[in-house]
Amino acid sequence: MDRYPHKSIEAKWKAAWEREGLMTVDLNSSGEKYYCLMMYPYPSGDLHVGHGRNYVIGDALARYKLMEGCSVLAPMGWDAFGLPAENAALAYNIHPAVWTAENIKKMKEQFFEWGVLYDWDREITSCDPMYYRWTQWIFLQLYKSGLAYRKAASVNWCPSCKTVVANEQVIAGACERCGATIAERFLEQWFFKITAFADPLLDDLGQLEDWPERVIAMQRNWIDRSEGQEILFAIDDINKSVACFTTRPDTIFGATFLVLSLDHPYVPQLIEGTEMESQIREFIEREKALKLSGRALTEPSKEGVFTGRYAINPLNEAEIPIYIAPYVLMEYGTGAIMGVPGHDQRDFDFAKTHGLDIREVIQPIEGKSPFPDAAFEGKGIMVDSGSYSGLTSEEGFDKIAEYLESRSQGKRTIHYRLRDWLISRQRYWGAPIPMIHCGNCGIVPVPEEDLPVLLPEDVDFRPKGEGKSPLARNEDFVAVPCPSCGKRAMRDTDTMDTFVDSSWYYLRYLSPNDTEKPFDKALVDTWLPVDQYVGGVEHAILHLMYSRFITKFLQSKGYLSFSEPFRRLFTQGMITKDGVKMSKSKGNTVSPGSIIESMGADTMRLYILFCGPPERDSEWKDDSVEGCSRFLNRVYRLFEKHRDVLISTGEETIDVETLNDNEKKLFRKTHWTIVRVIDDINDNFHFNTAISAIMELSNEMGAFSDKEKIEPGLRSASVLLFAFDSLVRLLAPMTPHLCEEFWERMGHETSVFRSPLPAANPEYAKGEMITLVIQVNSRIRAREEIPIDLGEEEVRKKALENVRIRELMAGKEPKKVIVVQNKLVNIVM
RNA sequence: GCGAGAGUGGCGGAAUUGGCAGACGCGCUGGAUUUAGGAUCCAGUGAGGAACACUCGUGGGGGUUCGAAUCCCCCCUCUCGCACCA
Repeated sequence: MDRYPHKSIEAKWKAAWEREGLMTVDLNSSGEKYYCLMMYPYPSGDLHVGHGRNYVIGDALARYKLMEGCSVLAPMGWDAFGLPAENAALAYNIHPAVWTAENIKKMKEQFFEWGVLYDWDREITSCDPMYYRWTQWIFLQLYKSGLAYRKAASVNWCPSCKTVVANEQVIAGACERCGATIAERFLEQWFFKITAFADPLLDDLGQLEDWPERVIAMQRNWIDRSEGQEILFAIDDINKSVACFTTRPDTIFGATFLVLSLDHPYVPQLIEGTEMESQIREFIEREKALKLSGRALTEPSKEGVFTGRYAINPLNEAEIPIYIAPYVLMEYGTGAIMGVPGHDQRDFDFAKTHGLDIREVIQPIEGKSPFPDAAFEGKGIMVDSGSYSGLTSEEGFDKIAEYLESRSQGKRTIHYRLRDWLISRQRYWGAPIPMIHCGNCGIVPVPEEDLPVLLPEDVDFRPKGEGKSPLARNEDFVAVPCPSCGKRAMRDTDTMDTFVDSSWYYLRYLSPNDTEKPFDKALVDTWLPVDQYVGGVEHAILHLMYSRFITKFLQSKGYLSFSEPFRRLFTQGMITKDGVKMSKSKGNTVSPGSIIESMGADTMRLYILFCGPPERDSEWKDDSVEGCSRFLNRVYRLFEKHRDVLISTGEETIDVETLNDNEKKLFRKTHWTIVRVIDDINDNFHFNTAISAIMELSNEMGAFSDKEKIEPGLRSASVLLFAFDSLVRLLAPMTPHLCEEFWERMGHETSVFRSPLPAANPEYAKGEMITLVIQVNSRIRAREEIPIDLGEEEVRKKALENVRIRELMAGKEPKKVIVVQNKLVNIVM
């Protein structure tokens, strides 16, 4: 048997949808609004089937929502700035803008091939001045609010990409993008003060009920709020006090030493003139070098050096030695800690290494303390703590805070792991930072009316690695009159992290061509938050945190009326091949082209949706793709066989009472399938089980077709038509071309996507007989067909009367009989 | 180490208010049709077993229950994220 003519069918409908503008939304329509957003991709060129999953899920969802009657907004755009364009440009001697444009063209063609539809009237491209003009505008708003600031900071420098990267882009000491070991550099950089929103970013996670638990957990861990106290320890020798942050002030009587980080500002003064000065300096230099090499990031070390100085514990006036050690980080808290070896394992290890005093000042309320073999890190009862002994950790926390605050020796504070977002990049292919450095006036923002600051096209963008952007070598770009005093000044030559571009793009889709403002408040307030956001979990922290931050910022300035951009988030799993992620470098990619050529885009889509639950990783199997193709061909043959009766008149009604057994069976199966499919899709997009339900229906139809005589005018024809009509509509979001073709051949003049989903009567879905399972002592001993919803007494009677069961009971009385309606009877002997 | 998720046939995976384990698909076995088929159709397919009897079976070990893939406790393995965060 030949395969159905997928090529002609698919070409026909792709063209028809484009002509009709199926996904073109009317923003003012009255229907229920549904903003269905895919994470916009980096235009890297060819997409393999692994990439396809995201778009196929999104497209099936958008089409499904259309059929639900929603006004669906499904836009697409391009995250088009970024390093790969520069790398490709260097490799192939082609301008990044040209390379990017070519890739965008290729990818649009691929979407078209897959039958993945978007409202292309709303297309946006982040490297388009029309777009990045407003990215720069957002920068200026942040600057005006004091939330974009410049700081000389120790930053993460990627020696391979020759740029600074954000903390979030450093994975275990390596560059997220290229894997090179990150080095530390001290440079002037622009930061966004995301920490100003730390609490709302944390607290509002609670509102995001439809986000995957793990994404919420990752964000929570990333922000990591710690409540504690900053306690001042006096250092008499230098007449200063050093602040130590701790979450456990209740352990302060166990503080037997104090540790400063290598970069702590007091270090030079502390060691100056001491006999160990040169030794200590050497130690610090050595440890810093180790840190740069990345070693310290993988091997926790308890190295440290005694300064010869002492600090005073403000609670018990004890003199405790001051150490300098790399395990205390300057970037967190105050860069100094009180060492409590009895109750912090790291301090314990440090004390053991250096022979320091270890004291027990907290005992567990229940259970046994690991002390003195290890630190007891739990809370409990304070002991050996002067007048505080006997208090719980919680009581001690408050009492000590009150005492210290009354003497100005400490205060309650909150610290976060979250750091400010470093957004400067010393790269060419990004949105220029709209700031000007004037010798007279200092740093001056570019006036809003002068935006965009255009990225010059003619630039030698080969990175030289001197820590400056390629733009710095372009005299025409750099030289600019100061907007404030008019004197000769210099443009900032860094560009923005591409995550700035993507932190607001979902707002721009509503008015992509607006030249007056970045987005239209009325429209975004109507259409946002995004109803469903779909993308990869790799953006769980970076993109999603930044977008939430920018949304909260814009809301705080009155530009938006909502505080969270994405109501629901769905993160699809990867498609793996041979157990690993598909990637060009591993050579295990599957190209959609040949599948579409031989079996059609519908088959590819069907398999992508069928291969497993969409939130989990799924393995690609070529053989199983074949199975999906077979299924579609079976449906097609069934249609061909009965096409004379599969014409909708719009008048069909079916009276269940008049149906014969086969007809009833198919009729009920159809209702059951409708319920199943709609439930499965609504339940976290479980297209895989929805499709298997549709396959069951198709099997049932095949059996029906073999058993019953089906001719025009017969009841059997109406039942089959009802089944087929339902199947076509349920399957349409997944295999749109073929279903659209069926729909037309069934006599419809408008698109199947303009017609509603089939409606089920749950009563009919139930069936009238069930198989009762009869157990004796929890083992299945018999089955019996009985009418559904039979009363408990009757069910019990049926079970006990069963021949096989009576045999097994051998005339004895059961101890107990458990009846579960419509399921089973368990006879306990 | 901390956090999240997962572990079910030869394979992808179904089944979760506790109630027929293995839906659906792949693969495999047998058959039909066919010049032929890697097309199509039918039947079978967790293991043991002659069996439609029966026994065993959802990573391992305990427990709760008439009944556990599902709930509780302990352990093992894998994936992902974070990782000297005071």
